[in-house]
Amino acid sequence: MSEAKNILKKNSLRPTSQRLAIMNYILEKDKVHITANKLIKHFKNRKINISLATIYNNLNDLADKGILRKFYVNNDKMWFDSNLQDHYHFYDIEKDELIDIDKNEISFKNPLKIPNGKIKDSINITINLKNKI
Amino acid sequence: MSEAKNILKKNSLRPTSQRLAIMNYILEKDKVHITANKLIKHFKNRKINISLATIYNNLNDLADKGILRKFYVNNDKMWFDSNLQDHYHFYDIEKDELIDIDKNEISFKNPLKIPNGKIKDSINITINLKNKI
DNA sequence: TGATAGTTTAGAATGGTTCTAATAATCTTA
DNA sequence: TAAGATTATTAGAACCATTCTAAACTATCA
Repeated sequence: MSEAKNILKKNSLRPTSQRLAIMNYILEKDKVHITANKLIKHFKNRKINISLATIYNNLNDLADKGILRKFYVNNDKMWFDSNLQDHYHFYDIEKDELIDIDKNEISFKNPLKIPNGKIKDSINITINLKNKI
Repeated sequence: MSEAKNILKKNSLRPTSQRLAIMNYILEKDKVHITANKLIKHFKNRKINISLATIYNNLNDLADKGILRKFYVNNDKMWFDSNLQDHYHFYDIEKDELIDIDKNEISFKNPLKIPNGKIKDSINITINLKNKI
């Protein structure tokens, strides 16, 4: 059984052709930083037709299952990342691309004073990059 | 001349009644973390009618002039902040509220490796908070 | 005071994402 | 392996925050 199929099975997701296409896309790349729109364009270029709703459904399902990580950049778009380690991002404004920043590149003073009665849910760090003039 | 009017004049913004209302709202508070929606509700409660477009126009104008700082939180909404110092935010998910994090609470390893040909544009750090169970 | 430039407004448009509900594919059980 | 049950896909509508449009209004200043 293919790796893609295997992963889907393990996560009780039926291995439909659409899901396999998406899983294979993720598996054949080292790092995936993708938006729904970029992904549907990628498939269209290869004459693979998957509806936008299905792209969203599946990326969200994969995020729910912990196969992808979902986050937002500057209110602009929803991104999905195959890097599951804690890490942050550079966002290249011109290219509309993300670049990973390893977690240990940025250190927090300890302890960060969390307001009373609250706990950390998630941390978003985006460093926006523009071109050197 | 009122402080509000003064600031508007200095920034070549005409002191319309709408702008004065918004400026006074900002000036009478110590810290302002506001969205367009929250602000229009605030005015509606006080029977002050300002259209949503005007709220947006003016908050954006004030941000352009450097009187407010504009940023986004988790793709959700556009926020405006009267704190102009470099700083970051806790976002209280339940309350839909922001809390400032002083810049020096978070330190970056030096030098952060910026990709070639690029320079930092802006840094967004949001730490999402949920309730302790 | 009248010409000009700047401002406000309602409502339409935009764009990314989710919803709806009909159809199709997959799975399970016998 | 057929039938019924469950899950997935889809087109298009709906949603919602924000921006745009263009007409009416207001402030400014010669």
